[in-house]
Amino acid sequence: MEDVAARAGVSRALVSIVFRDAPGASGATRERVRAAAAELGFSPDHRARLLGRSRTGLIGVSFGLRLTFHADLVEALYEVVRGSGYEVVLSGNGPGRTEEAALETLLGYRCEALVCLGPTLPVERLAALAAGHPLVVVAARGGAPGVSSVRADDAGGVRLAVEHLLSLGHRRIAHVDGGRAPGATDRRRAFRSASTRERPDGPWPVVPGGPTEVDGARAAPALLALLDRPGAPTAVQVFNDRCAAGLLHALRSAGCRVPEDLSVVGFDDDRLSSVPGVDLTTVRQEPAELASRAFEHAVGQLEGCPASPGDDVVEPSLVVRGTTSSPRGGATA
Amino acid sequence: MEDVAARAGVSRALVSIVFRDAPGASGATRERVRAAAAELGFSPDHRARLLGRSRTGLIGVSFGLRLTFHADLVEALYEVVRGSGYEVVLSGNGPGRTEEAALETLLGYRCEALVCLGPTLPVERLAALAAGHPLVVVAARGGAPGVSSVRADDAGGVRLAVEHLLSLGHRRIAHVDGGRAPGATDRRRAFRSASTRERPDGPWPVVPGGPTEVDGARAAPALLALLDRPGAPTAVQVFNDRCAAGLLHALRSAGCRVPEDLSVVGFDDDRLSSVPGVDLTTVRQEPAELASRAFEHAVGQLEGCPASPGDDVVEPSLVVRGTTSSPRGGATA
DNA sequence: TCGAGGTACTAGAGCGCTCTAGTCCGGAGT
DNA sequence: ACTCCGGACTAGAGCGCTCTAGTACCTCGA
Repeated sequence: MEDVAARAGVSRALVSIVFRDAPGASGATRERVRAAAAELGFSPDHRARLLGRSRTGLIGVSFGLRLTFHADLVEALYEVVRGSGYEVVLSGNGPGRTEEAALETLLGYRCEALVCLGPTLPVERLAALAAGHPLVVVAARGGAPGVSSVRADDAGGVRLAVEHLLSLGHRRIAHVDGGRAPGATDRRRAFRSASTRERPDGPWPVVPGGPTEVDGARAAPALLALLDRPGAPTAVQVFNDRCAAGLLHALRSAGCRVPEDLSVVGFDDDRLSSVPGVDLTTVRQEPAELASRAFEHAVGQLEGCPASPGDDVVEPSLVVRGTTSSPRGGATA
Repeated sequence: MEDVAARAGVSRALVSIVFRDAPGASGATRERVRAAAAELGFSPDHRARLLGRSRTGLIGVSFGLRLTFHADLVEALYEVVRGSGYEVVLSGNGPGRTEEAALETLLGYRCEALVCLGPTLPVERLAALAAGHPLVVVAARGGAPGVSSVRADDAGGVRLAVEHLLSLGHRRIAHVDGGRAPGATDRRRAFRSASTRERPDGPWPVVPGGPTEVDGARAAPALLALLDRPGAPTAVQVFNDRCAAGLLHALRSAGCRVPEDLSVVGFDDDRLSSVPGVDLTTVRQEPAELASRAFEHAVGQLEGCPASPGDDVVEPSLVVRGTTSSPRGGATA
């Protein structure tokens, strides 16, 4: 920087002004400084820049490396944040790197706000973090005081799926749940309440599942066993798309035709679900919408807006594809 | 830091020593400083720490947000780098954020070395980057002078797959290629040369594909058309697992049984391929191996080792699962 | 003619660390 | 007794920026 200043025949401060696009320099000088910088291959040091500034403008994002939906959210966050004066810092977690380690890194960077995608941290930890910084939880319930969260309306989404199946003529529906994954409880509960609403004489079955393809595949035998009995379900609503994809594979391998024998509805509208051949009917939660709300929450809290942190619920929408149809005397036979 | 020093009754320098785990402090003092820091909720500022130090120890990693295999590599990199004194900085790219933007960020952080996963940048750009920093390209050819690269042996992998199919008794094999994706050319070429070796009288067919599930699904009609003719292939080797998964779905939807009518082999051993129901036979490239070699290259160049940058080729291995079997008079009928 | 006010620019003090060059002190060697 | 050495600790100068408080100069209205 010193060198650039010397070459352009100005002071260091002027160089700083030019590179910050701050007012206080004439057009000609700007030109001269930029030229000198280009010749010397100078680009400002990001760390030093942040150090000197009182604020860092950094938004730390912790995400699950293995979760495709998180990747979508991260991408959306990059786009939302661009040009806002803030900046995204990524820290991934997964087996091999704990969420705690990921957050540690983010904190070390002096991020001003933290965005946690689908955190599995205990509520107390979240509350402790939120005490120091604005904390936005995405795609999961905040749960802790002072933590704001942005998530899809899980119950509403399940209701949407069930209504779709009912309107197709299905009267017996099963649910493959998400185990202890974020959102699983809400979805299971919504399914159960739909069950008592539509079928007051007896509950619809819930099969244990989980958030991944493997969980879905593992749930297949239990589900297939249900189909052999009279009064068997003709449709299934699955916790999420990845689980549904695993289930779908396993069902088809077992000779069960979808949607002829069984209609399947997922949740998330994962990128994979629109692939021809998968073509899964599902409930879509919009990553761009979740990302922009999360960013608004973070900035809102940062910029002294007293907007109460709290749960922000986004309405999902139904995407009808090829895995649902009206029941046609399928596997109950 | 000032406050911590005061509270512990020592100088700032001592606090620094303690937090760097540097020699020059007694056990008792260390204890006292740590306690004071804990009480004050102090944790060192990462940026300032790097600033003061002459080196940053930062390894910038640019990866594709949508690529599950990249996620695996990133995870492996985190593990390899941990405890080495270096640190990973992530920057994702995808539609909506160019690779150039991702690298820009990394450069701003003053990363000492750059690791680019499957870059699609022009060779000249890579060369220019490599002029300033050690640059390691992973899962693609380096191509430019001064750029080192770590990748699986694409040709060897294809050979492995073809030999497996031959040993099962297949004599006519097709290939769905990867279009312009990194590695696609090498794999296609290896397939063609296997073709001329085994079938000097006429080449095996190559169907255009691509790196994603959608590409695989799109390739299905062309492949199915081949199966109707006499002398049709009884097996197919697909560019990568995601493409194979899309293809698999589409084939099965069209009533083609795998592996009875057609054996399918992928490439990568994507996480999804081991899912029950997909259960894809494939060629595995070990992410941990690629990651650790990439790290070694980076550190090697960084620490003044004159080890010539160049292509480092890792041998892949065959993973036999459920999508291959011996041909049983399948779709040729 | 004088200053008021604005623009272009500079000096220099931080930001929160690390690191070099010390100082201080207690014990071993002679 | 003296020096000498090494471990524990400190002072203070950076690192590469930003930012506040200025200086110099120019223009304009009274």
